[in-house]
Amino acid sequence: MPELPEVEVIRSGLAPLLSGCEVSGVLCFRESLRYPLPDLLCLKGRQFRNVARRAKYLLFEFDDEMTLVWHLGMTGQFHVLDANEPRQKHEHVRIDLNDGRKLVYRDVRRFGYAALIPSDELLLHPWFRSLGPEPLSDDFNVQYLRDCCRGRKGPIKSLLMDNGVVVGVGNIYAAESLFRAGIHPARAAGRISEMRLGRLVNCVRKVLTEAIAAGGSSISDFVHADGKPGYFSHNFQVYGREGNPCPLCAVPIKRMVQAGRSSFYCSGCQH
DNA sequence: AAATGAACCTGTTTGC
DNA sequence: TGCAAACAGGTTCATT
Repeated sequence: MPELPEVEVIRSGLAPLLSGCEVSGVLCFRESLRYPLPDLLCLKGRQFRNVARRAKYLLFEFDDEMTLVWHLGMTGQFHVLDANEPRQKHEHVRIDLNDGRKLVYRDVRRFGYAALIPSDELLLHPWFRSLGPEPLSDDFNVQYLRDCCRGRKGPIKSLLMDNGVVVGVGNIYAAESLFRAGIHPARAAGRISEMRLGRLVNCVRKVLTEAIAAGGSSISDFVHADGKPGYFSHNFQVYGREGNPCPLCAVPIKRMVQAGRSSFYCSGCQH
């Protein structure tokens, strides 16, 4: 489900709902999701200080300098509800707050995963150690991307989705960014001019920023912490639009499979 | 080294 | 109508 914009939208929704709240109890309805769940019972009595984000990870920061790291996989959702709301289908974890609400985690496919890590060790953790820069930071720039692409024969789309290169760009936003930049998803990364890579950097930034502003993309099951959908999917120009006319040149959008994932592109506009 | 495919799960859509 | 195959926002591991 979630790429960087969706995780960011969830983060910004949760932070004001949780900061300052104390955990009064925890219930796990299964022992593991993608990996075994950490011992969440030790959160009891701790206070949420902030909810941050790195890449597609949500970072729940507690007052005792512990961070609960949570990846949503494909279908993970967090909701803050009244404690007496009935348990939903696929609800796996429930964290009770001392003000009569609860933070609930749902995940149909159970690809999500979590860990409890001392805050100062976060960047040393295997999940974080080898991550590339945030796409909206100054570290993601044309010089950097050019160095990443140098000599690479693989397709640019795979490189864009490689978290070691840049984080947060998934299948949807890779397709949309490449379309805006006019670059074919199968083009060898090492054979793109610096000028076009510069355009790509700007397009990635722009697409992600617009998507955050629109509240993310709801395809089937993405919803905010308050249960509302995002609207960026109305702005998709190629993703999921195989056979429809290109918004720029009216040639039908094509679909191809790269590394097991669908890629959507316009053969008229992208080279 | 770098690229592809399978695996992890469940639900929905598509095609015969 | 029914049933099976294909497909879905992500990541990791094994295999070329």
